[in-house]
Amino acid sequence: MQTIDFLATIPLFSRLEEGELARFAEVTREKHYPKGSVILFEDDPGDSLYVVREGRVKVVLVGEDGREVILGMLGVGEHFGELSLIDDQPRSAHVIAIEDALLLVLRRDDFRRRVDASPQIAWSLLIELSRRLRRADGKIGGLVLLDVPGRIARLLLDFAEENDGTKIEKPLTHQTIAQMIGASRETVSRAMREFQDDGWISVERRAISIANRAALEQRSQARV
Amino acid sequence: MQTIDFLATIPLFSRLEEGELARFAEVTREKHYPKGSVILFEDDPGDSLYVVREGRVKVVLVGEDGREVILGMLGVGEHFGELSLIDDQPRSAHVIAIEDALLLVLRRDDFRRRVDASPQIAWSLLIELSRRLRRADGKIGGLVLLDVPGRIARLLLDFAEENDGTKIEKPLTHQTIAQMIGASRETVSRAMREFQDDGWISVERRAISIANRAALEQRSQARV
DNA sequence: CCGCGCCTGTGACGGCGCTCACCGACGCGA
DNA sequence: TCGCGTCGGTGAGCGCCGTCACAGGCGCGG
Repeated sequence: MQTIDFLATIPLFSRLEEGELARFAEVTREKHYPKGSVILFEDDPGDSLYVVREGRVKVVLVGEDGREVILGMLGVGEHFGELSLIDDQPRSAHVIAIEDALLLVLRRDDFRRRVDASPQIAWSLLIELSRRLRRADGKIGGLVLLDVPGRIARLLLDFAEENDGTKIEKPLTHQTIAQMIGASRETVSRAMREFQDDGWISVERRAISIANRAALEQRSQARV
Repeated sequence: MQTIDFLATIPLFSRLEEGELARFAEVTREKHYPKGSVILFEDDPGDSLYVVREGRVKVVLVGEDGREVILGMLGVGEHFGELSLIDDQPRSAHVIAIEDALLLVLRRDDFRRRVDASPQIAWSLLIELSRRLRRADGKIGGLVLLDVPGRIARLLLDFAEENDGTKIEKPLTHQTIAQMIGASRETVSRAMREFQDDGWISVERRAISIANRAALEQRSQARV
């Protein structure tokens, strides 16, 4: 697939007309990152926007002791790194490839020129940042108000939402879930077993099905 | 002070030229909210942006059991409610007046027209949302990686930053701190006493001074 | 000037969830 | 085919912190 056709599938760029799109495609470079490599470091000055063309990456904070908090997982078509382009502040987190990844790289000057030239892009960006802000605030609420099973229930419902609402088909280990909701692997393991024993979810190889959505929703809102 | 002069002091609008500013001022209405009143409800459809002209408000999530999580406290010159104007989604949280408040209200259509007409505003908005997103992500990291004293240390340093870096002069009760960092009032009380006994901070009536910034910084990063 | 509400301080107790330790299963590359 | 790394499962112990209970101080309004 040509770069230009790929860009056209991404919400951030999809509203652009042919000409605009072509100009974007021109100033774009491709870069390959093997699984496990660090794409950008927290606190680095940043001057690029990245779009995932192949593979998946994770956005993580790392504590003094090496513990990781996963702020987000991004797949094909999603992008990261805009913040530093917008406000000139250093990177706010690490981004690491969790599979071999091919990324489109866009430099600050090119990006800004394009945004100034096209209000459509500014709106798309505003909408995207709004979405992330809502998610982040929701996550904060979950961390404070819910116990671990509640947070897991919410996470599962969130992911199921991306498909038909009953099935999750991502590679999703207990370890990963734990790092996304701020819990230990063992606690996640025990809670997931509970959910299965209660018939709320069923787990096959590489996929999770929601069997009792109502129960999970209940659990994701209750005060412990 | 005239509305137009007031708007000129706010980052979101300050870059505008005289004419633009005047047009904004024209489509603005003032509204008064007594202490304790709810300005907007979570899940409501929203069609207004608010700017605090007098008083202070808090942005809160409320759990099933009534427990409150404070996402933010906004003072004079700060604004809220943009998200719903940008992405047409319902309000993501409640906003409540914690003092008698006078707010400037701007309706969606007027707001959008002004943004489309002036790329400067779009950039200001992007920068503001970026700032909030960074703060939110930082908060998530803190909730997961730090114990309660660590979260308090970070909060105090954050607030001190807004002044000269050594003094906090807001009305800030233990109860409020607790709701901002996801802890109980009692635990905050005990931790604050520790900080004082160790000579890291000193508390006078309505003000907190940072006496040992290095120690607090250490505490706000350590893994328990 | 008294009473009531809000704030802070402190002890006791219990539970959620983290840590540590160890097992078996699965999948992939040599 | 045989490791070896990653993953899931489970038990034991314990510590942070939430909850409950209560007490004293401060400020404000009647």
